Order: sequence, then C-alpha cells, then structure tokens
Amino acid sequence: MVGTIVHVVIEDNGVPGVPDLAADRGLVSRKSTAERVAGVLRKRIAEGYFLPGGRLSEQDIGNALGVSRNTLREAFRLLTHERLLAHELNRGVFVRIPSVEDVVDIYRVRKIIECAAVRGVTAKPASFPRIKEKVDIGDEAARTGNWKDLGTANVWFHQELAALSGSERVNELVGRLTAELRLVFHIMAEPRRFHERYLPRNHEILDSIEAGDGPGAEQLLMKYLEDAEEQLVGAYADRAVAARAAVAAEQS
Amino acid sequence: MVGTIVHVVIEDNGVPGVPDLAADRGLVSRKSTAERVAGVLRKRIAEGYFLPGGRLSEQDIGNALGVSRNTLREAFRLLTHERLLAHELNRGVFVRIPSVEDVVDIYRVRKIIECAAVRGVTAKPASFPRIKEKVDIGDEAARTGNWKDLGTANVWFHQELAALSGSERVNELVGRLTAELRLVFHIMAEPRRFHERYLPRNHEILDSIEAGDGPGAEQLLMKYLEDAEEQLVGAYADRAVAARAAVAAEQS
DNA sequence: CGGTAGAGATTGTTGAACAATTCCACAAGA
DNA sequence: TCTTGTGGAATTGTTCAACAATCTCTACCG
Repeated sequence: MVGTIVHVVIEDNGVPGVPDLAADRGLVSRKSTAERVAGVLRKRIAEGYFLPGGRLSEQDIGNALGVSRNTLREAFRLLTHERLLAHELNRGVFVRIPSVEDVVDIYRVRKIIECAAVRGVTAKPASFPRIKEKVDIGDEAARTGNWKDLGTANVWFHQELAALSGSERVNELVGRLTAELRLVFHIMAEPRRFHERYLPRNHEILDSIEAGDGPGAEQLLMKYLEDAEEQLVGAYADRAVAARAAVAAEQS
Repeated sequence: MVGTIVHVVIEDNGVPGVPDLAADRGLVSRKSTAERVAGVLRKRIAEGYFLPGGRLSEQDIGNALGVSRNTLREAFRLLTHERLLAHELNRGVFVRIPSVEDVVDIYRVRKIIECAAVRGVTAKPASFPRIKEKVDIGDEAARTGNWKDLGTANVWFHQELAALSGSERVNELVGRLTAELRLVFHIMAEPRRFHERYLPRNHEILDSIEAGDGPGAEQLLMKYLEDAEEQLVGAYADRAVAARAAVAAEQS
C-alpha cells in the first residue's frame, strides 16, 4: 500500500496584463506550503484519487509531496475543517464517508441557500451568460458520454445559482457543500444516470431565470432538489455502509 | 483513565445485548492539545481579551500556554478558518477587524438563514421554552444593566431561531457568524443602546412563533435584521477605520 | 528630506526525537 | 472455538532546535 507518487503542481496565479490594485496586496496571492498542499489533496479527493474511507498516512504522503510532517498536518487540519477529511485522535486522518444524515442535511441547506438566491431574481441577471455556459457544458458532456464532466458541470451550475445571492460567505458555503457531495458521488455506483436525469430541468430553471421570474425558478429548483435528495438517499443508504464494510475488510 | 475497556460499536445494527452506545461516542473522544488551545483563544477573543487588530505572537502565547510553536500554529489555523483571526504570511496572525462589507455580508446570510428557519414554523415548536428562556435572560440583563450579558443573550436568541431549521450545518454556520459579530461589537463604542432597542421586538417574534405563525415571524425578523444592519453599518464605518488607524499607530 | 542598507526580530519549514496510542499477531485460558 | 491478555511494531501527538525567508525599524548617506 505504498509507492503512491503525487506530482505537486504549484499553481501559477500570475495575471497577464496590467496588474491592478487588488493584486497589489500580494498577501492574497502568496500561499503557504500548507495551503498549497491542502489544494493538491483537495483536488485529489475531488477527483477520486483518494477514496472515501481511505487513510492518509502522514509518512507516505509527506514523503511523496516532499514536505515535513508538521506542514502536512497543517494541511490536514484545513481539510478536516472542510469536512473532507475525518480526524481520529491517534489513528490518523481518513477521507470522510458522508452518512445518510449528512446527505439529508446538505440538501436541507442547499434548499435554503440556493432557493433564496434564485428567489431574489427580478430581471435577467448579469451573470446569466455564465450560468447558461454551465448548462451547455453539461449538455455537451452528456452528448459525448463524458459522465465525469457532466457531474462537474452540474456542480458549477448550482454554484452559479448560489452566487446570485451576491454573498461571499454563501459562495464559500456552497463550495464546501458541493465538495462534500463529490464524496457522496464517489460512493455511488452509477452517478451517470443520476445527473443525466436532471438535465432538462436545468433548462427549465435557466429559462425562468432569463425571464426574470425568480419565484418561478425557485419553485422548479425546490422540486429539483427534493427529487434529487429523495433519489439519492434511497440509492445511497446501503452503499455507504458497504463502503464502510469494504474499508474494514481492506486489511486482508 | 485505567481499568475499564469499552468497546464502542459505531454502527448499531440492532445487535441484541448491545444497546445504542454510539451516542456515548462523544464521551470517549478526547481533544487534541491544538483544539484545546484553540478553545482557550476563542473564548479570550469573544470576551475581548484580545482586541481586534491585535497581533498574536507565537512566542509569547506559546510560552504563556506552555505549548510548542507547532501546536500553537495548528490552533491558529483553526481560528483563521473561522474568520476570527487573519493570517498574513510572514507577518503573523491578527485578531480580525471585520470590514463594513463583512457586516453587510453577515447580515445578508443571516436574513437568508434565520428567516428560512423561522418561516417553516407551523406550530409551537418543541424548543419554544429554550427560545423564551433566551428572551427572558435578555430582559433580565437589560433590567439589571448588565450590557455584556444582554448582548450574549441576544446572540443565543438568534442561534435558537436558526436551530429551528434542524440542520447541524446551519447551526455551525450561525455560530460562526455570531462569533464574527462579536468582533464587530468589540469595535463599536456603545453596543448597549444597540441591543437595548431591539428587546421589545424579540417579544413580538417570540409571540408569533408561539402562535405557530411562521410567515408572520419571518416578516418581523426580516425587518428586525434590516433595521439592525442599517443602524450597525451607519455607526460602524468610521469605527472600523479608527480601529485600523489605532493599530497602525500602536507602534509609537 | 528622502531613500537605502543592514541589523534584529518574527515567522515558515524542516528534521529529529520521544511519549502516547493503536494495531496486529499470537499465546493462554475457559 | 471463542474470548481474553500480552508483547512488539507501526503510527500519531507533541516538543525542540535549527536555519531560511521575510518583515520592521533604525541609522546612515546622498
């Protein structure tokens, strides 16, 4: 269970062109090693490289990434706070396995947040092109059978919806919720049909938003989320316990 | 911590003879040093021992608390993630000074969350006694002139309102928002009159909830939050920049 | 008066070390 | 056979010391 080699890609946030005043504050763009490591791990978890239930060894990952244990532990703290990892004292950190209660709670918050954001729409919003773009990407992914991109596009679509609230904190919250949902999808056996089913409804919501009909879009979105939650909970319950059992039996 | 060895069953599969011990999980779990240190600092910040803008020296606090720099840094990460501290690379951590934009955003989220939680009320909720208790504590604090307790009671009142949503994540979010608001109040010169003014409106909201009138309570609460935000923003803007200036001039 | 070089202080990160705890295999006993 | 100690190995928790990177402030120089 060793030998994992992880390529550390230091993201270059260099902005081409004239630097503006915001970039003046270099404190934002500069990131500590721990944060960069957390970014790498976050991406790996999102793409399923580290599967839910798996343990992240300090020694192995520290060697693979070329950072000390102390720095790595700082990164673990970050991700634990985002509910992507679960920290068990003296046992280490594990990729979280969301429970069914977690799924229900995630959707409870999504209904509150996303519906409120959409409800406030009274005219075609400035970000409409970006929203439409996400829907189009989803369509294209479904057409070419790229199920992974389909899920990603769907996540982006909902993040754009939440961004209609204009709140930095809402954006951050939704970002974390969707990251958690990715863990759920990694446990699901067939996320493909799950996402596929809701593509036409994305268009319905999009049309209501373009028409500036906030309440109408909210109603559609609420139904959308209720249905998705119900289907997800039904299909997820046994998968989650199976994942836990698989992890427990991994020893052999 | 000697003698008894307890086997904790995580998944309660209805095994006869093994009662639901999963609930006792919290009693078994311990906290790491970093988490305990974070708890101490969190309390100190909330009560104003560390004032907004102040720097938290790794050396000084590490010595005072008897923990190593590494452990202390883990605690700092935790609090930075809660927006209580601001981390500036190579400069250290500072107690955060919320900007006016932060105040606006906090209230934007509060309106969404708390109003949604209250809206769902259709009958006198089970937690009504707890909500009423918070209002009573606030009245008592105002009567005896204990302004600090008044602010605390008010925070608790709103946390109970948010808890009506029944969502663990909403509770956590609101807890963080109110912790951030404490920083705001520490900058304000006269929080006393601010809280005092809204006491009668707490009772109005409480009555609507007791009557099971969710939408009515929502309307009152929304107006409450709008007024509070407006007043707060008006009185806060110059205070915040003054605090920043005071910190900048602290060097002399 | 303004800019700058450098000394001192603080943080960023590492590596080693040791204690505490968990894990695992195996033996002992009912 | 099943349960119950028991020991060693592996892993995490925490501290410490050291050095590099960066910031801050002072004093000097043009």
